[in-house]
Amino acid sequence: MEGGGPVVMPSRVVASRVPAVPAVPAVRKRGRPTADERRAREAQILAVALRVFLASGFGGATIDEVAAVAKVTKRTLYAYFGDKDALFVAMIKDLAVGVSLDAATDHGTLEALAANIIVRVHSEELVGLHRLVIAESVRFPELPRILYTHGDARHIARLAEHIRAERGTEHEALAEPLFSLLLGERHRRRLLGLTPPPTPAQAAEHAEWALGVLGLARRR
Amino acid sequence: MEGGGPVVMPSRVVASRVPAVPAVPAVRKRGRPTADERRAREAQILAVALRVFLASGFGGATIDEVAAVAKVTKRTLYAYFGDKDALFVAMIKDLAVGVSLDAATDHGTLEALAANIIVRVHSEELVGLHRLVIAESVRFPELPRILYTHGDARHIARLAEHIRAERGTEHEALAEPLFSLLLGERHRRRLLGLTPPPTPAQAAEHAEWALGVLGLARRR
DNA sequence: CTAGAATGACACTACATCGTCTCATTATCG
DNA sequence: CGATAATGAGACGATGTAGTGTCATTCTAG
Repeated sequence: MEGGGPVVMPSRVVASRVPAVPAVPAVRKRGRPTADERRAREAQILAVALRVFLASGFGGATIDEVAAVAKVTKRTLYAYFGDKDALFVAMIKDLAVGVSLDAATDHGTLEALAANIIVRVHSEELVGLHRLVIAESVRFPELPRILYTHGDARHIARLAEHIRAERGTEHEALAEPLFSLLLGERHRRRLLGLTPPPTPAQAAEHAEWALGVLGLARRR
Repeated sequence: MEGGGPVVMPSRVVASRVPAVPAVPAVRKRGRPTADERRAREAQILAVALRVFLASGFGGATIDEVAAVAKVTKRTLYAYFGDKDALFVAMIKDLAVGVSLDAATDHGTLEALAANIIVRVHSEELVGLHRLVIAESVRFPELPRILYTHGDARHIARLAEHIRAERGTEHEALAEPLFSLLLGERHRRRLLGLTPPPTPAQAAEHAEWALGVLGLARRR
C-alpha cells in the first residue's frame, strides 16, 4: 500500500456520462494560452478522446473527429500528444488513474463496499475502458497491466482490508474469490453487451448473497 | 537473382505475423473446382481468417493477407464471402459452432468436467475469440450472443446437469456461481493477456477448491 | 513594449487498403 | 466435346485518414 500516493492534479473532469461534453467552454481563441488554459485544453482533449474512442474503438476513431469535437485543430492536438497512439495511451492512463482515485474514496461496511464495487465495475465507463484495452492489448501491451493494477487489484485489496478488519485475518484470502463471485456471469455478459448494469438494489442483494456463500456474512 | 528484368519492389510485403499456417495444400490450381474442392477451400479460408484476425484484430487484419496466406486470390475470396464484414461474421459463427460441438463431448464426474471447463475457457482459441468479439461488439452486435450461447451458456448448462445428477436437484442453481468461481480472476487476467493458461493440474486443483467452497465437494 | 510562442485554418502529401475489373487459363458438367 | 463456371494473376480506382506545412493572427511572458 503506497500510502502517500503521488499528488495528481485533479485537472481531469471525470466524465461520468458519455453522451455530451457541453461542460467544455468551447473557447476557440487563438494566440498563446496561459498555463491554466493549456492544462484545461489538455484535459478537454483527453475527455473528448475518451468519448470518441469508446464510441468507435481505436481503429474506428479518427483524429479529425477528436479535434473537431474538442474544438481544437489537429495541429494543436498533435502538438500536445504527438500521434494517435500516444493520445490513446495518455487517455487510458489518465482514466485508469481517475478510476483508481475514485476507488480510494469508499468507506463503510464490507457489505456496502461489495455492493459499491459491483455497481462500479458494471459502469459504462469501466466496461468501455475494459473493452478498449482488451481490443488493443496486442498493439498496446502495457495498458492491460495498468488497467488491472488500478482497477481489479485495488478492489481486491480493499476487500481484503475490510475482511481482515471486520471478519478476521484468517479470511483475507477470500477477497479474490469474493471479487469473482461479486462480478459473476453478469459482468461477463455485460462486457459482451448482453446485459444492462445492475441496479443498486440488485447489487446490494447480490453482494449479500456472495458474502453468505463464502461464509463472510455479518455476525460470525 | 534479379539481374535482368525490371526489379519490381513489392509495394508491401505481407507481414504474416500469423503463426504456423496449418499444412495448406498449396495446390493453387486454376479452373473450375469440384464440389469437394470448393468446400475444402471455403474451410481453408475460414481457418486462415481465424488466425489472421486473431493475430491482428479485425481492423488490423487485411484481406490481402488472408488471401495470401490462404493461397487464394482476393477475387476468389470475395466470390465466397462478399466482403470483409461477412468473412468476419462467417468465421466467428463457424468457430462458435465448433466450440459448441467440442463442449458436447465431455463425460465424467463433476470434478473432471469442472477442470475440463477451466482448461477450455483459458485456451488460446477461446480467449482470442472472446477478445475479438468484445472488441467488435459495437460493429457486430449479434456476435456476442452467438458466442455466449455456444460457450458459457453451454458450460453452465452442463455443470447444472452434472450437479443435478451427482449432487441433487437442490444444488442446481449453483451452476452459474460455480462457473464464475472456476474462471475467477485468473480468467480476467488471461483476457487481458496478463497470465498464461493454467496447467491441467492447476485446473484440477482449482476445480476441487471451487467445489468445496460452494459445498459441492464429493460425497456431501 | 517587444519577441515569439501557440494557435486557427486548411490545403496537402503520403499511404494503406477495400473492393472491382480485365484477361487468360483450366477443368467440370451437360 | 464444347460451353461455361471458376479461378489465378495482378493492376486499378476509390476512399479514408494519419500526419505535416504554411501563414496569418492573437496573446502571454518578461
